[in-house]
Formats: sequence, C-alpha cells, structure tokens
Amino acid sequence: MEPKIKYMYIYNDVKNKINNNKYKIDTKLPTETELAKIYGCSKLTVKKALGLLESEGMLMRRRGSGTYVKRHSILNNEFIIEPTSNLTDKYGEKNVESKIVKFLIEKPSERIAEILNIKDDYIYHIERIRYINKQPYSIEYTYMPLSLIKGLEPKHLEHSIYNYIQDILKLKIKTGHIFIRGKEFTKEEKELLNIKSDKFSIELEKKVYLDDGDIFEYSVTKHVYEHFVFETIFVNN
Amino acid sequence: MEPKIKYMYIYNDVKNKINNNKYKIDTKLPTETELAKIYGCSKLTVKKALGLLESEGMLMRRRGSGTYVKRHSILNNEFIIEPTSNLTDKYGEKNVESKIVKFLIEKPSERIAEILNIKDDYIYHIERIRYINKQPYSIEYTYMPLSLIKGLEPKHLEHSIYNYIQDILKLKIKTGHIFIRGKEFTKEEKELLNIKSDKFSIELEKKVYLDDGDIFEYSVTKHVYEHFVFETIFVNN
DNA sequence: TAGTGGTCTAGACCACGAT
DNA sequence: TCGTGGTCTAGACCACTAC
Repeated sequence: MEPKIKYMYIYNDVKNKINNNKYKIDTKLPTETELAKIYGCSKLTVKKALGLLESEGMLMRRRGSGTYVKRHSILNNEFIIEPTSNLTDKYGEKNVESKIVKFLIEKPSERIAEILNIKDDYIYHIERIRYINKQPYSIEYTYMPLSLIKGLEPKHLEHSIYNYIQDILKLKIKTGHIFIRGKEFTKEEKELLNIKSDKFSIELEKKVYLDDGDIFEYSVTKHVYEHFVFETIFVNN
Repeated sequence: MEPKIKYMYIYNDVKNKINNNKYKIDTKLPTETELAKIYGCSKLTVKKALGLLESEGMLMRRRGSGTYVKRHSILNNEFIIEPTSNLTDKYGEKNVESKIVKFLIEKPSERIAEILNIKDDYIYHIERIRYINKQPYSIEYTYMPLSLIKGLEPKHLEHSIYNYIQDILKLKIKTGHIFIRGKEFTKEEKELLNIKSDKFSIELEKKVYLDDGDIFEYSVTKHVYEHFVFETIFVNN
C-alpha cells in the first residue's frame, strides 16, 4: 500500500486528509517541524511532499506564517483535461470509444522524421476519431517510432494507446511538451466527425518523451470545442 | 548582479551556458558532484537549480546516466504564450496598445464576489481590447478587489496592469489557475474588435493569487484564434 | 520577539544505467 | 561493478510574518 518513497507517502496522506476534510479549506496545516515529528522524518522530506501539493494548487505556503489549505484536488469536473490526463482513465473505459480511420506503418515524412528524431526507420501513423458517451469528441493524428512501440495492434487503438505502452510495454512517460491553439476543421474532418459546418476545434499538439529521453509520440488532436477545457496551474519561485 | 539565492545563480548560469551553446544540445552536463565542486556548494543546491531547468524542458536527468541538454529556452516564438507570460514584456511596450472599453468601480455580482472572496467591498471592473502591431489580439474582462490595488488609473490600463502591480505597488504574484477553452465571439465583441463574423476565440479564464494568498485578479480573455498559441510543459515524478 | 517556511551543508545510502 | 542521479538525515542559519 504505502509507496517506498517516504515523501510520496506523506504527499498522499496529506492529499487524502484534505480531500476528506480532515484538513479543512482555509485552515492552517501543522508546521513543517510538527509534521516531521508526526511522520518520523526530517523537515526536508515534509517540504518536498508539501511542495508537490503546492504546485497542484492545493496548498499555499507562506514563510513566517504557515501552510494553508486552498482547495481539494479536482478529478470530478466533466470536461477538464490536465496536462497529464488520459481519456480512458478520466471517463472510464466503457464511455470512450475509438474509430480507427488510418493505421499505417510507413516511412516518415522529413518533418515527422526530424521531430521524432528518426533516421531511416519506420513509424506508426494513426488517425483515430474518439467518442465520449457516443458523442464525437476529437480526431487524433499520431506518429510513433516503430522501434519503440512493439506489437501495437488495432485492439489497442480501440481503447488506450497509453495504457498499452505503460501497462504492457512497461515504458514510463517522463515529460511532455504541449501547444494549444484554435483551428478550423477541414471539410473531411467535419464529415468524419459528423458535425455541423460552423464548429471549430481546439488543437493540442504534443511531443511526449519517455524516461530514457526518447521521444515516443508526436500527435495533433483536434477537439470539438464545446466538450473541451484545458486546465493548468503555475507557481512562481 | 548575482542573486542572493545560490541555486538561482546556478540556475541562471547553466541556463545562459545552454542558450550560448557552451553546453550543447544532446550533450551531457557535468555530474551533480562536479557542479557542486565548481560552484562551491552542496549537491542539493545543484539539484534544486537543475530541477527547475528540467521542469522548463531544457534538461533531461536520468539516474544512473547523467544530465542531458535538451533545448534552449524559448522566448523568441512569435505567438507563443506561456502560463506566466505578460503581453507587454513579450511583445515590447511599443507594439502593444490597449483600448479601454469599460473602467468601473462597482459592487461585484454575487458570482464575482465569491470568486474574489469579497464581502461588502468594491471592485474594479475593466474591459480592454488589446492590439499587437495594430492588429486586434484580444478582449479582456478583468475583476480586481479595490482594496488590494490602490490608485489604478486609465494610463496604467493603456499599458500593463501587471507591471503597475509588480513595479509600483510591489505586490508579488505567486500562483495562477488557468482554464482554456474555445468560445464564439458575441456580435458586440466582433464589432468592438472589428473582425469578420466567422472568427472564434480561445478563451483564457484566470485566477491569480499574490504571495500572501489573496486573490487579486479574476479575468476572462478571449483571443482571436489565429494569433494565439499557448504552451505548457509537464514533468512526471 | 517568537514562530514560520526557505536555503544550505556534509554527509549517508539507494535505485538504476551502462559496461 | 561502477558511476549517476534520487532520497533522506540532523542539523544550522536566514527572511519573513504576526504580534
């Protein structure tokens, strides 16, 4: 149950206590020194755990004053996508469906080869339409190096590529770089998604890296705008 | 010149060396131990500096292997807005113009009072159209507690509210919470911005907090979609 | 002035990658 | 097996808040 890493245990424990109202919003947490005593660890370990919660917007820490609870973790809001969100985990496997438009293994274009850092190798080139509760949600153009992602089959695309990569291939996603912009749908996309001609899209362009530094995915996903909200938090140092 | 904080000095120094190609992309940085010796500090201080650079996507750190340079800091890309971007700083004061549509001091609506955590006090209610290089860029609806932001005048709105708050009032922005979505422009907004009727907007809804925990701004900004890209990076732990 | 979180040290030990 | 970054300790001192 408990993770081996002590600060992750403290992180989860404090997070749960906030979500269960054992630590209430707008109240003060015990001091770092007290928490260190409670958890039987050094101040630095407490500080690392609380720093994570601060970066998620749940805590506000003030030198000379204390650590205050600001809000619960989100999780429940229907349309909100965070940088690390996974559709299948968010909406439940039963509520997400995917229609495969293209599933190719091909030589990459010059541009994609450069982005994926590929010399003379093949890639997967995938186009999927995704539905949530039977409603068209997005169209997704994905490019992945063949050499990294072994054995990908249509059945994986129908559910979650990410879950295949993480659960079956045991690859670890480390960082991602996301660009968000507005974009019109093409005529073909409107037909594929079966949406009216005045709808536009929110486009997410993503480059995702594994923990060994390899880029494993370049993708462009165009979301029907009514069903999409992206959330992010920043903390200054 | 050098900041008092040692890890910020290291952070800036390494960042500059990457941007000036003294540390080249795809090469390895000296180890933490070596850097600690170079800067005359402990490993932990080096680690903190490098951790910041990793969270900005400039470095990739791998246990058992080393720290690798991944890319320069961005800065130059024309339309890209990051979570902490400030229009005036980004495009230069001369290239940003603002037209004030509304500048009211009023009692807040119930909704705004709740968001700003205000009981029985007045707020600024501001609507501005912003132009970059004479092109309409966005329309911005801003609500701020009067009690926090003293002495705001039209001349400040014509340039940067943020610069007034940070440079003159010496308030420090600590965290922000951002939602991004697609939204149509209203007929009035299209007229104010003088744009064609088929244009839509990327809406940024922001709550911004000061370092003492007070919320000082709630704003909704609708950007003409062609001139707007939002960038963010995530790092898993 | 007392109490808080922020920075920093000089170590120790561990998990993981490369070989 | 060796070198790397990751976790952790038990302190010290500092900057800031609140009183």
